[in-house]
Amino acid sequence: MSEKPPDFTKPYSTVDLVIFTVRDDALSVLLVQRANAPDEPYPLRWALPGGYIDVDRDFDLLDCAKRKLKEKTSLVSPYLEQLGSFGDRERDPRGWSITQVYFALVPSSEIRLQAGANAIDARWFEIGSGETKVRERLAFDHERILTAAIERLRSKVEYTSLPAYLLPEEFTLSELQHIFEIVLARRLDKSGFRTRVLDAGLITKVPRVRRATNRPAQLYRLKDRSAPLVFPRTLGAKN
Amino acid sequence: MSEKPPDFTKPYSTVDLVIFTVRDDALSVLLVQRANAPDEPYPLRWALPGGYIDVDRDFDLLDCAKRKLKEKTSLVSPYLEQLGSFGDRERDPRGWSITQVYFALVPSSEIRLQAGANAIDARWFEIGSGETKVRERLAFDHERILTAAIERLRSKVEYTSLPAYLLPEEFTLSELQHIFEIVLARRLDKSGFRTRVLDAGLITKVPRVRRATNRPAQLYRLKDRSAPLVFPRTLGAKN
DNA sequence: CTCAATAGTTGTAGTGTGCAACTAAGTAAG
DNA sequence: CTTACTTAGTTGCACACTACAACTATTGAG
Repeated sequence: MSEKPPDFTKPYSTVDLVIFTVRDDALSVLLVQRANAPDEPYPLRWALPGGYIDVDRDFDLLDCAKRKLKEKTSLVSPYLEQLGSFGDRERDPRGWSITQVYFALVPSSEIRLQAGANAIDARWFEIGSGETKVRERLAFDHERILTAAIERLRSKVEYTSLPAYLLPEEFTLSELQHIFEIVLARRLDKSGFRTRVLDAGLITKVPRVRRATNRPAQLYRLKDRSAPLVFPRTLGAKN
Repeated sequence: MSEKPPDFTKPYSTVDLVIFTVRDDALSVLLVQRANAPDEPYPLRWALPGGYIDVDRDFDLLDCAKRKLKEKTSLVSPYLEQLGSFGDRERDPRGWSITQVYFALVPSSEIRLQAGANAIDARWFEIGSGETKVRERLAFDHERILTAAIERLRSKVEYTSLPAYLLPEEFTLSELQHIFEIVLARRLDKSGFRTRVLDAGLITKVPRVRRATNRPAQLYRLKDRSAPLVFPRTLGAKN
């Protein structure tokens, strides 16, 4: 590991979050507006929520990410996974810095936004169905990070049941399929979707139905809300 | 991003490498033995090669990883991808530290090992076909990191042509299949493997054959030695 | 009672895979 | 020169899975 003494110049380390949800049938990401302080870089620009690691409070990186997620959304245990780290000399004008990026999936129904310490506002931004396309110019290298996160989300959705975390705990198969279609930005075949999802054994029936002005729909929930949720093969094509 | 001033206590940041190769039909990983210095943690223990980020020399994380790879193996451009970061309060006795881990695939034929600054020896260790099973107790949390790297490698091999990077630039389909079988620790079907690999269009013929004491074999090479190399679906089962 | 709407199932053609046998092309030995 | 051996590469078939489309089921509204 070491080849220089530990008192060698250290880069700054932050943890940032890409928090996804689906609102009004659109995949959206949470951004915060940076403060207008004189010594803060990128004042008033929109950025991914995040901040410095608190070596006293945070035991590890995931801890730190959880803390920041809770600060922003008051949510405790949705899906949270490491996306990767981005570090170079220029991304922060204050010097060599590294950000550890985590990405989270939250159900839109259960969140109340809170702006953080250095942020003056927090808002959901829709992601253009085709590409990245948050219309704002983001602070730091967050544009690039967001693009990577979207790419990762889309590719994982092909072979996992991740989008279930974007729904409340109980959901119908139609709702699940709808969320998949939103994230993937393409239609899926109904019968294929159902057999695939059910055969994978990731969800189970709950003894309840969702009633509307038509045939009631069976409700399901994730079997294990903390498992990786991989199913074999990929998803099918358009309907 | 920020919520504490930039002069807030920073964690140590290092970059470590998991360098894989295949030697004598066994997947192997490069480890270095730590120096026996009084102020160095884990003296004489085996560890993943790596070290501190040099904020003056390294422009970004990948740069830093490339530099360290070159120092250890004198190789310049094989496969190098980010595995993830591991950071907590206890992994290094000197304090809160984060390591950015990259993993590399190199052809065993083209390497000459070099021990680094803080290492007194560098050696290849075979990975037990089933599990992790490098018999040594590794320094820091490197055991855990290595396990994660092996898992990532195996899972990516199911749907990418990554193992091609473990071979020299030109190879036969039989050699490629053999390398796949070593990494996956299971047999593959010949005809299925061939159609899959060729249909994916990731490799092209070179107008040469490999001659031995039997039927000569067509040589191939990767079409784009820097591309991600994903092919659809997963690999088949045993032969 | 009928209609509209969504839930959920069934049927079929085509494609991909697993498995195994087969052919091809060279070397080496007698 | 011929035969045997070895590895390269192909072919064929049964089976499973998928895409696509049509069908049935169950409710509320009017």
